[in-house]
Amino acid sequence: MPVSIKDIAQAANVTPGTVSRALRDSPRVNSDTKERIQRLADEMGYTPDAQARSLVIGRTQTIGIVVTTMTDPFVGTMVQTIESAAFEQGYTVILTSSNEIPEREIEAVQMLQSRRVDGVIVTSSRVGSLYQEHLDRLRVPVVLINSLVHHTGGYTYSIGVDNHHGGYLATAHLLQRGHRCIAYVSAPADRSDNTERQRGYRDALAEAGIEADPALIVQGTGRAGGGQRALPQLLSPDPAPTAVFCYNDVTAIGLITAAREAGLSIPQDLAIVGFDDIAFAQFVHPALTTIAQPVHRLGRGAVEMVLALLSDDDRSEQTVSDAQVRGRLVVRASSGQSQPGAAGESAGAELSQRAGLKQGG
Amino acid sequence: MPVSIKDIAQAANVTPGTVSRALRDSPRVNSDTKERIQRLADEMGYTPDAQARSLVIGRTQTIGIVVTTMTDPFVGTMVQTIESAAFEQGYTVILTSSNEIPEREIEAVQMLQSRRVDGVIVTSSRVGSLYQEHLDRLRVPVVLINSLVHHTGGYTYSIGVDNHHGGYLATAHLLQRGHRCIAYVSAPADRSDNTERQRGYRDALAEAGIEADPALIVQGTGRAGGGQRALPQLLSPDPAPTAVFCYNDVTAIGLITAAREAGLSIPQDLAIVGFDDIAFAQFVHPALTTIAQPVHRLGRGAVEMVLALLSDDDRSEQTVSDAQVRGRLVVRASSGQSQPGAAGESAGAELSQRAGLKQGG
DNA sequence: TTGTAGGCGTTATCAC
DNA sequence: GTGATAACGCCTACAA
Repeated sequence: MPVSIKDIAQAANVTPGTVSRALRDSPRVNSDTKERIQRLADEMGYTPDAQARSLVIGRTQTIGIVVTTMTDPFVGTMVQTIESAAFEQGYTVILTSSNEIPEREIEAVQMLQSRRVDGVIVTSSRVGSLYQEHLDRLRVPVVLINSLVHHTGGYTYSIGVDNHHGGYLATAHLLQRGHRCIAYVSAPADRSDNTERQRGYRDALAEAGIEADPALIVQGTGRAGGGQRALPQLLSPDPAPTAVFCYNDVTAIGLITAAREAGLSIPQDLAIVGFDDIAFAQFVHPALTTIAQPVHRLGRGAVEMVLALLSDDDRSEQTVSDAQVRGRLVVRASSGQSQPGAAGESAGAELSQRAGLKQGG
Repeated sequence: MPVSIKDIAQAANVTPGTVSRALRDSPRVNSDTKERIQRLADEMGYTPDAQARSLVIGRTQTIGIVVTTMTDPFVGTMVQTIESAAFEQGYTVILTSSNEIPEREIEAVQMLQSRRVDGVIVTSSRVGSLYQEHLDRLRVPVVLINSLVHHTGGYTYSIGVDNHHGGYLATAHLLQRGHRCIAYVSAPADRSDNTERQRGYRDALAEAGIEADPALIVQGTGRAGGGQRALPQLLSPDPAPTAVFCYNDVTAIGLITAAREAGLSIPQDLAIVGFDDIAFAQFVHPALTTIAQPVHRLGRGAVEMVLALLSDDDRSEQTVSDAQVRGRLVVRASSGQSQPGAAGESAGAELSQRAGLKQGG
C-alpha cells in the first residue's frame, strides 16, 4: 500500500535501480535526474522499507533490550539512556520485558532472534545459566549490564558498576560515621550484583576489624516490600544494628517507611544507605544516602560496546573487553549528620536553593 | 548466516515451499515428512526471519511506542503494561523516546514508518498540531493515551483517564476536608490533560460557590523541580492556600519536599493531593493522597484498540471509539485526617510566617 | 549515466 | 502431498 521505489521509478520514467541510487545519493547518477527523483519521492510521500532493506544488506540496524520490569525507576532511566544512545547511532530499539517470568525471557530472546536484531543489551535481569545458553544461540553481540558473565566463548560481554567497590564505599561511610553494628538487606541470592555488594560490605567491616555477623544479613527482595518486611528481623538481634546498608534504593525506601511507622527516627535510631541513586532518593524523608550508579555511562557504554562488536569483523582479536565503572557515594540525611546540608553533597541545601527559599539568608 | 528455509529444504530433500508449509503446520503436507522437517529445523537451529515474512504478508506484527521520557515512573509502568499486552498478542514493541525534543519526535515517527509498524501508541506526549500531522501520515492506527485528539478523518483514536473527573474528585476531596482556599500547580499549558484537570478543579470549586482565583494557579513543569519551585508562589497570595492540588504525583512530591525544607508541616499547614498514583506515592512522607490512574486498563485498552483497528478492514464503519476511564481517589496522609483541623485565612497567614517567607521582593 | 537481472527469506498460487 | 514460480521492496553487480 505505501509508495515503493517502483512507483517512483514509473513516475520518473526511470528504472527502480536508478531510483535506489538517486535516493541513496549515489554519485553514479545524473544530478538533474537525482534531484527530480528526490523531489518526486518527497511529493509522493515515500518512506523506505527498512525490512526490505535489511533483508538484502544483512543488518537490521536494530538492537534488542531485555529487562525484567520497567516498573523499577532505575530500569526506566537505563532504558531511556540506551534508547537515546542507540537512536543517535541510527539504531532502532526493540523492547522486551520478562516480568520475571523465566519462560517469558526465553520467548523474548527467541522473538529478538526472529527479528534479526544486530545486538542485544540485557539490563537488570538475572542471567542464569539457563538464560545465557539462549543468549549464545543468538549469535549476535550481547552486552549485559550489571550482571556477571562467564565468557563461554560466545559473543557476550558485560559492563557494570563496581558492585564490590560500591558496597565497600557504603559500609565504609557508615563506619566512618561511628557505626559498629551494621546490617545488610540483600536481594535474592542469585543476583550477582547482590553478592558483590555484600562482599564489599563484608570487606569494609573486616578492614575495620569487625567480623560480619550472619544475623545481620537480612533477605530482601530488591523491591520496596522486601525493605518493609526486613525491619522486624533487623531489630531482633541483640544488640540491634544502628545502621543498615540496603541492596538498592527501593529496598531502602521501603525500610525507611517501615521504620517510621514503627516509631523509629532516622538516622538517629537507624542510619540507612541505599544503592542506585534513583531520582526519588532525594525526595524521601529523610533524603537517602546512596551509591550513585553512573547510569548514563553504563547505558551509553553498553550501546558503544554492541556497536564496536558489530564493526569488529575480526572476532578473534577483540578490541572490546568487559568494563566496570565505579559508583560514587552521595551523602544525604539518612545516614546521619545531625546537620543535614552541612557536609558534602546535600540535597537539602540544593533543594532549598532551587526552591528560592534561601535568598539572602 | 543464520539457517534458512532453503537449508532445511536441501537437508530434507524437499522444496522450500514444502518446508514452509511443514513449519507452519499446514494440513497439506504428509505428517511423516512434516515431522521429519520439524525435527530437522530444530536440530539445525532454525529461526524464521520475521522481516522476510513481513515483506510478503504485509504486516510486521509490530507496534511502535512513542513517549517523551522513560524517566517518569508513571511512563515506565505504562510502557511495561503495553509491552506485556502486546507480547501476549504476538506483537513486538519498538520503543522511541523523544526526550521532549520536537524534532526527535518527528524523526521517531519517520523511523516507525520505515519500520512499517502496524500501529502506534503514543503516551505522555503533547501531541501538538505539528505532531498529529505526522502521525496521520503514517496511515496506520494510532492510539493516544491521555491526549486529546481532533479526529481529522485520520486513523487516530484516544484512550485516557477522565482528567476532568479526576481534577474534580481531587478538589472535592479537599473541599470536603474543609479547605476553602485551594491552589493548583499546573503543567505546561499545551498539555490537554493538564487543562482538563484544571477545569475539573475549577468546576469543583464553582460547585462549592468558590470562584477560582488566578493567583492560586501556579505554573509547574510536570516534574519534581516544578513542584519545588512552585512553593514560594504558592505562599505569596494573601490569604495563602491551605491546600494544593498538583498536576501529577511527581510535582506533588517535589512540593512536599520543598515544603518540608521550608519548615511547613503537611497536611496541617498545607494539604496536598497529586495525580497518577505512582508506586512511590505511598513512600513519601506523608504518604500522598492522589488520583489513581488505571494504568493497566489504559495500557491494555490502547493495545486492544490498535488491534481492533487492525482487524477492522471496513474502515468506514468503525467499531472502535475513543475511550475514557475514570480514576479513583486514593486517600493517604498528605491531605489530612478525616477530621480536618483549622483551615482558613488565619492559618494561611500563620503559615507564611512559619515558612519565613517574605511576600513580594 | 542508466538499464538489466539476480537475490535476500518467506509465503502463496498454481500446477502436477 | 509436493514442486515450480512469482511475488514482497530493496540493493548491487554487471552490462549497455
